[in-house]
Amino acid sequence: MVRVVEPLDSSENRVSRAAAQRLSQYLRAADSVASGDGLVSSVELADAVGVSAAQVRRDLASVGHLGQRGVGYDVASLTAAIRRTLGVDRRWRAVLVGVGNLARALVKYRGFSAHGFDLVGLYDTAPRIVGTTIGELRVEPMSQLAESLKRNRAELGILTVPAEAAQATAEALVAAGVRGLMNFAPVRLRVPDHVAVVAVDLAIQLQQLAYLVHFSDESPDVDRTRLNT
Amino acid sequence: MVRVVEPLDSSENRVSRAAAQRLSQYLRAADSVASGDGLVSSVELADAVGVSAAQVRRDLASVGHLGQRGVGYDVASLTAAIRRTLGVDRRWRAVLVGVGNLARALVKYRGFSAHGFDLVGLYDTAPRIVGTTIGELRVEPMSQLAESLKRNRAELGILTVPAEAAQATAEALVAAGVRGLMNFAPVRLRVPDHVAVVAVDLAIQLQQLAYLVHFSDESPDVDRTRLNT
DNA sequence: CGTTGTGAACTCATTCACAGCT
DNA sequence: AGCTGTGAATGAGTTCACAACG
Repeated sequence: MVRVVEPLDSSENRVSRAAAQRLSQYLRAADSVASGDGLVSSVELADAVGVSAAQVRRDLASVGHLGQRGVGYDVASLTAAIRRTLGVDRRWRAVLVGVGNLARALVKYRGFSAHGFDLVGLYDTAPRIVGTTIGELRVEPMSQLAESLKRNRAELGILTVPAEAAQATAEALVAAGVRGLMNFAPVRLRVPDHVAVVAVDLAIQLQQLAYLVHFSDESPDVDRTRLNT
Repeated sequence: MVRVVEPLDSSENRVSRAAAQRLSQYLRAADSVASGDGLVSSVELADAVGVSAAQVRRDLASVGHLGQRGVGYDVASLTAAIRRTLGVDRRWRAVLVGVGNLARALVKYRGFSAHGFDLVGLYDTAPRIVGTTIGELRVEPMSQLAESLKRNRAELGILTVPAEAAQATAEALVAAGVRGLMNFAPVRLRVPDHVAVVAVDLAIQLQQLAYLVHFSDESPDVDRTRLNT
């Protein structure tokens, strides 16, 4: 298991958003699918994730040449390469704004830190909520955001505020230097180009589900069993 | 259950998953964007949602011819048509299995019923949880699922169980007659073709965010500001 | 052999650009 | 004049199929 040279992997490779999602899925699947010898084939990954084997090979080839023809992919180096490509070969610091029910669930979500994300700050405007403690964190007032965010050097923001407050909150976070937002509010955020947004919109997902079911009625051939978004 | 006449809208139109998501977004945008006279143009919708105007026209044309050339789209009939296409021109009944923190947040989520989805049952296996009341619902034991689900005629299932339990739970729901699943557990569910699955996978979304930020560094041209997906 | 990596073909989605209505 | 609907052009993403290689 000679992590060979793999030196200056010059080509930090950009892939499409959809491809990045598939990479995440391969990452998760690789561990559990690995046959005893620490190897996986494109076929195994393919049906763990629900895509074609050709798709898997194409995706993995784009990440770097890490398969052995006739053999398969070494799980350890494969996952390392995917992590590097996705930018999850490090930890990320995030703050969360809007401490409602959803926020409380997120704070307690273990997978969060298990995947390399550390929640380092909670903020809210409501006086009843500010000062309370959730998990290990004390909720701070929004007024402290800028200063506090400087201190804890978070680069990501999680928005669990009501729709009406979302845009303003996003702007505050961006002004405070955040570079990416995960938005749970049902609105489209307008942010500068250098800020990334991932939206998790439950209402839209519900409608999507209704749509799929609605049609699996009328004609039994809509595809099923895929991820999100 | 005679889905009424529905005059001659012969073409119950099937669209791609991505297109369906955009339709949801137009639906949401239409209300707020409507100029006083109850009309919207493709351009207005386009920049409310963040897609091109041509895209909007293409999408809306596929739903039915409901624009007036030279005028725009009538918000009322537009939203009605989109709702019909998405299958959200009716209410849907859903049960939820796995009453943890996330479930509690979902139960209290108002948008749920506001969008036409009624939560009609909660189930869990843990004796400490069974029998407690959340919102207006009493948590029932999994053992009752089949019978209880028959009674309350739910057609959708929401999975907020731990990853290990997800597949088995999905199977129980499917066996009990559910036709669509919203899966919050970080695993791919294997279900029969006639059952639709929408996955909401936070870990993958987080990695997506990391990826986008990671690269907005290295080259400032990755697209941002889109939904999910 | 078995399995990857990849040109070439193909399919699906998006944009262009303009004819067609109002 | 303004804005939609849509053929045609383009582009992105996926699958085919096979050469390359351990």
